[in-house]
Amino acid sequence: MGFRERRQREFLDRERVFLEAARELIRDEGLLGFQMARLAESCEYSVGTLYQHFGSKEDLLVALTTATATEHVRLFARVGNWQAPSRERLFAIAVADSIFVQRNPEYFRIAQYTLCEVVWRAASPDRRSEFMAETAEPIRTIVNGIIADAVASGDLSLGVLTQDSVAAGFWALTCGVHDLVHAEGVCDAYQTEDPYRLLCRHTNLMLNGFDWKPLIDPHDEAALDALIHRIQNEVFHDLCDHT
Amino acid sequence: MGFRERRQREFLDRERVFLEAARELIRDEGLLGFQMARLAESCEYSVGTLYQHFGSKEDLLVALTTATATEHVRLFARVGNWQAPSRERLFAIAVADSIFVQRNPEYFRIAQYTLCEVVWRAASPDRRSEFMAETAEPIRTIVNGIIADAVASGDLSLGVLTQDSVAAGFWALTCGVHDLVHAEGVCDAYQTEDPYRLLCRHTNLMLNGFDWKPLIDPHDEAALDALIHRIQNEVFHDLCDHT
DNA sequence: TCTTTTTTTGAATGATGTTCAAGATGGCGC
DNA sequence: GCGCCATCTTGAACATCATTCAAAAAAAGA
Repeated sequence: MGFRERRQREFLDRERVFLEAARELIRDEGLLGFQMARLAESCEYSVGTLYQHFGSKEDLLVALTTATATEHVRLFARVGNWQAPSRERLFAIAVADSIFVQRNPEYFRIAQYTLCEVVWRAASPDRRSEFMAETAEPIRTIVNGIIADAVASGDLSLGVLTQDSVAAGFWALTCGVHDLVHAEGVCDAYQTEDPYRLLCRHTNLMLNGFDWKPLIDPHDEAALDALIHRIQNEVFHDLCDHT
Repeated sequence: MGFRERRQREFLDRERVFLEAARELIRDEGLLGFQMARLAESCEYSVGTLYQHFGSKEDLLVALTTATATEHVRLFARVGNWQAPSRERLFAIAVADSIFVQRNPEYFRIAQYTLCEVVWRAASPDRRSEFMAETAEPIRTIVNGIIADAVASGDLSLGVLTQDSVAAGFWALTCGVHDLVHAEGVCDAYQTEDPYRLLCRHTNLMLNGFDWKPLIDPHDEAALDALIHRIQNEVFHDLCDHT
């Protein structure tokens, strides 16, 4: 008799309900005013039930970050499966990132907070491992795969670098751009152009820096646009406006 | 009679005492357990007096971040005044960053938290403006100055880019590396080598990507070491071990 | 239908950030 | 010196939430 399994399923469903409601509450009222009691009330459950799922508020935030990041990973996975020259595929990672951010404008705000020592340390080890297993590891696998292909096909020569350190460079650039976007007021001066176009542009420049073939002309805006559009059409067809 | 000024001076002194004590408390017991009452007690003042200086805990954290960042800016200012080819000077910014981090290992942990929406928004507008005026603006001025020199001397051609967008690229890379370092556990895989060496290496690669003359061979480790050492000796002589 | 187990509940608890009325201090005129 | 006034300091009281847990409700099993 599967009543135990049904229970389990219902429990997981309710967890998803809580997370979805949390996302909405945070979107509408900000992370600053987010309260556990309010979340429980909005779902018509008691706080006790909420705490059945999440050991603490920090735990919930890590879980929410993980859940959202899953979509992020799915976009990256498309790029991982895309048949194209290695350089275009790594570039497509930056495009995937831009698309993800446009669809989840709140994500990095929450993630930035969640990944701070203060919150991260206060979450349970289980939630933290879950985050790493479902997010950091898959992304690393995908990106390293592209780098490995590039090396195998002769597009890239690692020299003294490792796959991970090349990946870390692109990862850092991407994170930094997200910081830039969300460091509200701190860096308005840098926000003269669309920051995610800046990410694409700089990813391309960095690819040139790695001498990743085929090299491109960094000043050719039309080519950059064309490449971005092509990737949007070929890989993220269903997620982008048909412009 | 300057008794009013003396008061003012004493008030500012006490503020510095609070900030220094806060830094120590956070270093010793972590940001997680940092409490206003404890800070007041450790300075032998009442909480009320502490609140005379800082409107809220968040306010204090922003002030602490600003105070520490001042040293950061001073290191950058040395680079700004250093007489050297433009490319070496921009590279030296990355070196300055590494040195700063080694001397202030806690800084980015605190800054990452402080610059999150949740904390940043809760701080007073005055403290926020102070941060920008004493940190973001000076850094921007220094870096843009180097970029302007590079353009003037023909080492760099901006093309479609602006000074700010070039600066943003290096800024993002740097921030991203700090994230990488502090995303404890999240990205252990990337931490196979000293992350600040990685920052230097990738800054160099990005300089190549910008076609910033003179180009260097990215695989020449000895040259990279030599350059880092030279900058340490010429610019940060007093802050580095004489190795 | 009754008993046992599991789940849910929400008032009570506890930890902290913040306030503010009362008290202490110190300059200043006499 | 002395008392008056403005200013500063104090810390107990307050407010806000996160979290707990004993009791109630619901569900499963006999």
